Amino acid sequence: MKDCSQCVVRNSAICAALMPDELDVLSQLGRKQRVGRGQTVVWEGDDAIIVANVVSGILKVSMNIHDGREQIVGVVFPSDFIGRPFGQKSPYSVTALSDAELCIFSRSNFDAFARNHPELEHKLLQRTLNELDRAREWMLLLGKKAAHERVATLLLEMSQRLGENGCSTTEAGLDSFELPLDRQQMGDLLGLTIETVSRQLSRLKADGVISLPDRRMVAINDRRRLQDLSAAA
Amino acid sequence: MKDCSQCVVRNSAICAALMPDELDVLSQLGRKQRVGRGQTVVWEGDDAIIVANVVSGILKVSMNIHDGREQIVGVVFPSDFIGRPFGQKSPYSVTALSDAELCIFSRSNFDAFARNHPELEHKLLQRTLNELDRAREWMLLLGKKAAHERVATLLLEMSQRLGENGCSTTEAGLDSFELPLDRQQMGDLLGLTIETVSRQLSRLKADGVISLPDRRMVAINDRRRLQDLSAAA
DNA sequence: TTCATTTGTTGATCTGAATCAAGGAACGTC
DNA sequence: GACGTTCCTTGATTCAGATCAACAAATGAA
Repeated sequence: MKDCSQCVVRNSAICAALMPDELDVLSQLGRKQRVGRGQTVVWEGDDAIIVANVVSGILKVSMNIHDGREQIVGVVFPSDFIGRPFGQKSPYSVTALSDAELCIFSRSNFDAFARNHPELEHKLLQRTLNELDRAREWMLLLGKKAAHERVATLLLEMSQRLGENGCSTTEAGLDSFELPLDRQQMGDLLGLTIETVSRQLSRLKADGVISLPDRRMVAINDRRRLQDLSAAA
Repeated sequence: MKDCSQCVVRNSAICAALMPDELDVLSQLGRKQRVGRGQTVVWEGDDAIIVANVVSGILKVSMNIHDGREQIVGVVFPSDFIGRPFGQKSPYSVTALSDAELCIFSRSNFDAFARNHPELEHKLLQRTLNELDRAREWMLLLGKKAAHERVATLLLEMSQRLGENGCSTTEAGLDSFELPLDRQQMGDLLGLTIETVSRQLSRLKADGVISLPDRRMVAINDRRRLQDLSAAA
């Protein structure tokens, strides 16, 4: 891999912790890879062979029960880190929700490099702490929120996270965006069925809180109302 | 605080990363504190003022919705770390489930010390990654498992974690132990009501899978069956 | 364009867990 | 040891969301 200095996530991924010369060393260990929508890059239960930075695209982190039930336990955006460093097995799968570009490292190489670069580990720690906060917030949703609250929360979360890297954005998030998930995936993330997700979206639309220009697009018409409905903590 | 070398969690808490002289420095920053059952040491939404190692006792990490709904998002055992380092606000509360002993630091002191001790940060990173794995496993439970599967999973998890530090233990976990949670707390952890938890426990007892000598004690009679019922990943 | 396939919506029915209700067992206090 | 309180269990009923079913709309291939 050459020329990380041109990388679009150079300053937002954990690489931001590194000086140019250190970055050169790391870049020798990694390679850019394109993955197509639907492609799985990490399998649950497999040896944790690789880790990666997301350069572009959106991916899901998911866990399965043997009988086919699936729970999405994380959604990963550009500049986020994926994989399970410092662990033998990956407890989850990672699958592309859109075409994506990754900056991939072998886990053993990355682990060794990270252990020698405390600033990098510090960035990784901060990222992991944030991810843990988000996971716990989602546990509250899955354990205690009603269907309409879950859907409202998801829309706000997507609005916010999709807006984070974007250029011209309000503090709160995008008012119009394309969902990176289909209805089934929304259900798998929210602990609901596809039908329930669809009904709740229809209801929000009927109430004028949102518009649904097409299958994937969402426009938030009344953010305040959506926030009330989300039963935020 | 004096003499960490005698501390019962010296070798299992993150302190294990430190050399004796470094530990002396850290110990100057901290203090031992006893907290009684039911006492809250960190409040959701408050400034994240303190962090701590758990020396003894068991605590819950919880999040609330304004209307009173509560979700327990973590259970913390001796040698575990509590608090939100490198963050302004604590997104959750921490409350003692039993009388407990903590080794408390001001967050700012701890943050500064940690940033200068990469080995300590590395331990903290590993711990946080493990906690994230556990949180995601629980998301699978909350999003997809039926009531009887949730209760079975909880019993196995408690059996295992209570056995971890204990002296003479089988690989799998303790076959008999005292629950650190009452029925309400089990419900708040499992995303179920107190009545449903009680019914599922009664059913497991009636089926001979477990025994319930008293309110808090559990004996696992048929671990294999309990594992099947837990719908493990 | 047409046709087949996938994806999403809506309605009817069912069901697992919540809620409502009552009573029983353990616990702490005096 | 009696008393009030808290915690737990069990039963009856309700309800939110799952499941079953049909169809509509978008997508894509020939």
